[in-house]
Amino acid sequence: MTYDAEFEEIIYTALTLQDDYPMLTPLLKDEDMIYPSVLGMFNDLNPTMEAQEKLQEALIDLYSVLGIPQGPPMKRTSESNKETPCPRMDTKYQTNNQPSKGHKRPLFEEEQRKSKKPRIQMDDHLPPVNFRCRKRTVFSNEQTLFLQNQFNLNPYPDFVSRCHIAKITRIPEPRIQVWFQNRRARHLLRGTRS
Amino acid sequence: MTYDAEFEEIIYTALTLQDDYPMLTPLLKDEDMIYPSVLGMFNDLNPTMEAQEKLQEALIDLYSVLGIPQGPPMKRTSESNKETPCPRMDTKYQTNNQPSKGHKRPLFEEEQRKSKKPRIQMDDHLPPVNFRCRKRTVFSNEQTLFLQNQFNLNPYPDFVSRCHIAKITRIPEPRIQVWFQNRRARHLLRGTRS
DNA sequence: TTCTAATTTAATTTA
DNA sequence: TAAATTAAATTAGT
Repeated sequence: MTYDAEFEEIIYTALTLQDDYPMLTPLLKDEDMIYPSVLGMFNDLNPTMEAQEKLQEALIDLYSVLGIPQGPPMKRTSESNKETPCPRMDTKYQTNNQPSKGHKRPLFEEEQRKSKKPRIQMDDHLPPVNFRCRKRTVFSNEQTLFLQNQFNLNPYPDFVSRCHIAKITRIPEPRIQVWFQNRRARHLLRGTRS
Repeated sequence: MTYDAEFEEIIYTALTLQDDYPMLTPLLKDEDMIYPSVLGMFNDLNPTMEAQEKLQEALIDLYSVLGIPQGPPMKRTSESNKETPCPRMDTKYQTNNQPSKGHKRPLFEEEQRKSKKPRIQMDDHLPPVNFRCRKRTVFSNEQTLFLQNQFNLNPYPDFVSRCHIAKITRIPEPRIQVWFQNRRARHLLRGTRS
């Protein structure tokens, strides 16, 4: 694979990452932070110096071409991370009777309601309803079929491979990764039953 | 909780699995196969603090020991909850001209018992032949009332709690879990509409 | 028809 | 990364 192909994937992946990780957007807006933040995902590529320069140029061009609306160049701080639209709910909705060890439920902070109706007591056990972190994406049959074929070829695609799949299917790379995780879990168990 | 009580629950829970995994029945009927394998897991059990956690692990191990003949140890997953394999038909078997969006239910073939027809090559490329599907269980009013009360106390019972409920209601634990899932979904759904 | 048990799957969390 | 579990969406039985 040539570096040009890798650049394309890097660019596409950077774009897809914005959708899933809004906190990355300020990084991508900041020219000084584009390169390290993106290249950090490619540590194992060991690109040459020339490749690194071309990568940086490509990303800066991407930045200008996209015309990302200007804003205060936010630095990566813990403050800015709190602006993520999907903060997890703390443990106040965990049931007190059964402090379930291990897996926490995905609970999201209560959305500001205009309804003044007081909530029923029992509702405190359940997370608020009309706010979801990320809409459940539904893949088309075409996308699923392609993912399935790729899974048959390699159930453990690395980052570059996932970027390749992401580019073809137009699915964000993080969704690709999750899909393969779930597909592996399904495959390992379904294989036991014959 | 004493050892005997824990062991009793383990056995009971295993017995409830008979309904969901008929192939387990001969194993569970053989007490000589249950007791040594389970008792060995409790050699180092501290019944006070870590009792529940280890009980949970022991239950999972019990499923592994008694569970599925051949294949890797059967862990408790959402896959293992399923009564009988009712996998989705693969997309390659969807009608080509009408790629349906959303979930397509598979067309279930007639149950064939003791069929001598050789099984088609696996990997769920072809719809399986030998299964029943959607055996809907009906809960009694007593059972539903108890489940409802438990839901009010804790909408998210963990595995041990579900085993308790299963023991009391005489409902297999996987059905308990599904009931709570659906109950939570109903609860959240109605919260949005009011 | 409504209600609900069952199924599937993307997403999340923990280790 | 596996494993478990969740919500969401759907299918289907009574």
